[in-house]
Amino acid sequence: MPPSPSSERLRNLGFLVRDVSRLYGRHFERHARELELTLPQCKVLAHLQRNEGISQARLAELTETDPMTLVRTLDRMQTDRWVERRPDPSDRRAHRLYLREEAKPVLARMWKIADQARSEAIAVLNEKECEQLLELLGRLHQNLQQLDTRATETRATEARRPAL
Amino acid sequence: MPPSPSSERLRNLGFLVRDVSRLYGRHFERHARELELTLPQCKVLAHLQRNEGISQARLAELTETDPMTLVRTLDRMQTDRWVERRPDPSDRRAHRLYLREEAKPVLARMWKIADQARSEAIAVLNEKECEQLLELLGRLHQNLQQLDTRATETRATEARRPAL
DNA sequence: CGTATATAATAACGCGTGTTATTATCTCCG
DNA sequence: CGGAGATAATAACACGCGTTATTATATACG
Repeated sequence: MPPSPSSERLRNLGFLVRDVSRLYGRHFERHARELELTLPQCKVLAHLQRNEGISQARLAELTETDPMTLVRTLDRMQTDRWVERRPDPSDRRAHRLYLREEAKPVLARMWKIADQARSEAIAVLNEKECEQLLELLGRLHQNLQQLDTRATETRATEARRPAL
Repeated sequence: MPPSPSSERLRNLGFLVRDVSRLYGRHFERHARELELTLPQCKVLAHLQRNEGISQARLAELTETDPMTLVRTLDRMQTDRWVERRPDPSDRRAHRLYLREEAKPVLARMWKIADQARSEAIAVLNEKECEQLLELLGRLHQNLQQLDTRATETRATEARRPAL
């Protein structure tokens, strides 16, 4: 049943991606310990830096985060005084998100740490290989995103027609 | 400060790997919903299939899981009657892990689902590109593993010399 | 022998993630 | 206008993951 010789290695792909992600996160958080920020929190700050005033829903899109996950992340970041929720004057359901002044000086250090951590991680790859890796992961990402969207929309459509 | 043109894209690497991992997991679990198994649980079953009777510590090594994480995963898998913990006759601290009979027929389906999910995910890559991706991720993984081990050992050494 | 150190498993806590359900509000259309 | 359906945010619950600390046992060494 296991066909070509590469098939057996291929079977590790899912686990491999997951492990790399986990180890990369650990590695980054070792460097970032002093910041008192997790990786998803950094992602939020990075996007907020260039998009202050957006809604949670929009930030969820930008960061590709589940809106519910984002609520909790923001809860903690608000408690830790990184960000602020202000009421949206034009939509009483929504909040607008802002960086607090305390967060701004940290952003530069954050990027520095991220650059440092990444360069250690990819030290085993040359420039061309990095480029390839980014390209391949990017294609995979785009495809998975599409599969996800498709599945989500299918389920939403079905939910709208419960009689079927 | 941002130097070469590829540098800006490079900065996404950490996020990109994480997103691919998350989306891959979602995709797999959509297919595996009928199995009532999560991806880490599948990993446990896959390793146990070829290594029945091992200890939790050994399984943690094989699956590259934090031992504490594994405890909880096994707790649930034991409740769900996938696996069994039996006392190790030669070491009263340890347990030996076994698949329950109920789990065995599921393994074949599990692999089938995994193959299906993966082939959908990598449909956008040709065979050579898959090979490259595996190779590059493998190198990255090995390096991150080494960085992790080194950091962990350093901390352990420091802990042993509290006076310093 | 007996003490120090290491190891196997677990407890307790915080965070990220996904799911389903709820509430308030908005929007669009008849 | 007014009701149907979409949307913004949140609540509650389960799982995975990492960290520190604890307990019981094993091992190694003086």
